[in-house]
Amino acid sequence: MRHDSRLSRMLHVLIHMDRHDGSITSDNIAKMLNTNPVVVRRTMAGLRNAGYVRSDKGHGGGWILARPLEEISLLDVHQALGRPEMFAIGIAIDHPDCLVEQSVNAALTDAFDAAEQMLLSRFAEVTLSDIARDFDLRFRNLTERPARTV
Amino acid sequence: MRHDSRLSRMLHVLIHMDRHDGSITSDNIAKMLNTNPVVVRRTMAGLRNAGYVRSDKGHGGGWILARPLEEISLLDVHQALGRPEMFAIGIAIDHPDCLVEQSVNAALTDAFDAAEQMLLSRFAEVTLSDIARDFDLRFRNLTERPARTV
DNA sequence: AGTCATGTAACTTATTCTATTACGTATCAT
DNA sequence: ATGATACGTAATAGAATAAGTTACATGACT
Repeated sequence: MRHDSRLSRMLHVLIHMDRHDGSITSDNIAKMLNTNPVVVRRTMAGLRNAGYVRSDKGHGGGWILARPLEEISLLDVHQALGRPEMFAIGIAIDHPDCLVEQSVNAALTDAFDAAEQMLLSRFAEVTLSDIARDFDLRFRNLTERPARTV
Repeated sequence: MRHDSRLSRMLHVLIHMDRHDGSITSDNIAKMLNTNPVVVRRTMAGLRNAGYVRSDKGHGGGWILARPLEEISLLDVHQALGRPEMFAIGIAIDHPDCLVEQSVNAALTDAFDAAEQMLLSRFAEVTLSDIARDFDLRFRNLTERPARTV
């Protein structure tokens, strides 16, 4: 199955933006993520619409954080990306009238709904500043052998 | 993202097999699931290897339950299918050396691992006989307006 | 005016689940 | 024995979709 990696990538970008003075262009972000600037704009558009980043055109333009990391949770980013489907396992709906299928799907839906609720509430509890703090920790633990921060 | 519907389909089939005298051919199962007999054999192969069903060749052959529904949990079926990936959201690994990426991925992995654990333990608690019981309930509730059981 | 940067539609590519084809093997009925 | 039935499986094709690319428009700064 193909994974949607936008959440991971956007978190990565947002934290880099926080550690960066001024704005960053889509081109630079694209290089950072090994992807294409158009993909960056497309994905960041959701974050902009939700008010977490701002984009400016022209000289000196690019992307800049519109809110502090403390005020952005994983859930916020997930929702800004359009609440993409979380599960790779789905229910079959070939025979919606079949009571066996209904029972099977009810059991599966119950389980997946509960897991999704758990994930979402966990996402709500973690802010980007939490992740940034974890980064600082890792950074301090590796001062003798610096790692890339791209 | 594309959903893996094998779990849902196999549960559906197993319960029908329990309510069916004798064996069922891959052709019949395929019609039941709106799919192809080769797909059925391929998917059921996992269940056979795990000992939940048996397959017989030749006249009168086909598939038959090898164990009672009480002894098959959702987790058993999931594992028999090869423990397919559960989440449609994944982490980016473009820069494994980047500490920011590491922190982001650690946060996401924590959350997804916890959700997966929860799902698996829930799967372990539900047996196919539980689902069959739910089916019986739905069936009784609809005697005045029979529904398809295909 | 010219350059830089985003906005977005349209199209292509890559990946992967599903479906199909083709052929092999085992079993049963006659 | 022999033909029909049914599974086993490799190889290939199809379909859905996330990601990548091209092309062009719009806005902003110098």
